Formats: sequence, structure tokens, C-alpha cells
Amino acid sequence: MLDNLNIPKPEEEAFFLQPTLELAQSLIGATLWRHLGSEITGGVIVETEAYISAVDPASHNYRRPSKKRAAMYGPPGTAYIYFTYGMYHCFNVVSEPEGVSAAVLIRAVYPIYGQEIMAARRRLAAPQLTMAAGPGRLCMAFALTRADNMADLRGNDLWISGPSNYYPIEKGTIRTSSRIGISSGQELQWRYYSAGCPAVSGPAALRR
DNA sequence: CTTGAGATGTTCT
DNA sequence: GAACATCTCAAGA
Repeated sequence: MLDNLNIPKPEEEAFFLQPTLELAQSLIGATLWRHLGSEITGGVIVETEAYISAVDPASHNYRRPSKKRAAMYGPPGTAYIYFTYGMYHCFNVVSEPEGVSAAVLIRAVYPIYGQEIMAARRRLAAPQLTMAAGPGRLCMAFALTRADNMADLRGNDLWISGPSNYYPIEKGTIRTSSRIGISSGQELQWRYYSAGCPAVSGPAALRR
């Protein structure tokens, strides 16, 4: 098990500067970390979706740039967090150079650190592998809200590190599908996930 | 395992 | 008004 001294450091800017579709794949197997007060939580990213405003009808800022969604234009490695369905938050990693609107939605992580904290935030009796499966659940488990919008993902409180030995993912096991919960842009296969992973969201057919 | 309804706030038409 | 990058719970197969 990891201890505090072994928690890895953030990725460099170059990692986040990869083209959005490549970044969405590279993020599978990377680890999301959050340090809030005395609580540390960490999870290996197992499911992502790419959104590229210039060409993607499902993306925020498509044809109609919005001031409220300015974070998507921010420098690569910025957090874009928005509130949806009246109850939930979604967490994105901003990609592409500053001024370009694009991001990768982090849909699910495999919990590897601070599981008890995540379970408590989810109001579960005990930790579950699925407690951060789905963008809304993930934000609850990591206590991410609009207050964290625009945060630098290479900071001390919220960051992303490279592949984990604790839950390694082989490149060959990454699959693609249509994105979940959208009506336009379904022809784009921009969802990436680790096949067969129990921490991926959605019905069984979308986890194989 | 699947389906469907309800909860809820912000943004868009 | 309607739609929405969602989740939970209860009911049915």
C-alpha cells in the first residue's frame, strides 16, 4: 500500500499538450490525486471521453462560446468543472493550447488511496470499487465542486500523476465507444475505457 | 440482469 | 419551457 511519502508527483505540461484524442487515451492508467485538508484520495483513471468544441456538436462551447465555460479555453492541465442535472458535477481535464476549447471528461477512477474517505463522501456504509464509477460519483468521492473550476492540475492540492504500479493498465486493453448521455455526435468514438475493469461506469455492455 | 421515474439547477431555444 | 457530458431506487424479467 502507498504511504504519504510515496505519492507520485504531477505530470509536466507536455503531457497535457498532447492532442485531445491522444490525451484521452494517455489519461487511462494515470492517477488522479486530491489533497483536501488532512484528507488524501487517489484513483487510477479507467474511463474518459474527449470533447473538442471546434468540430463536436456534443461539446460545450460548440458554435456558441460561453463566458461561464471559459475554463475550456484555459491552458492545458486546467480543471474544468461544471454543475449538471441539478445535482451533480462533472470533472474535465482541459487540453490543447490556451485559447482552444477542448477537454477530456474523466468518467471513472479505480480507487487506490483514501477509500474510506471516498465512501464517507458518497454516504456508503463501506468502500466499493464502483464508488467513483461515473462523473457525478467521481466528483462526490473526490469532493470536487465548481469552487475547483480553473484549478491548476499540476498543483499541490489537485494533480494527475503517471501510470500506477498498484493498478496497472495494459495499452491493449483500452477500448473505444460512443460517448454516454449525449444526443448529438454519437458517431464519434471518443469514449475510452479499460475493458472489463470493475470500476468503469455504465451497463455491462459498455464495460466489455 | 434490465427498465423507468423522479430529483434538481443552469443554460439554451 | 425543454434539455442536459447523471444517479438512485424500485419493480420486472
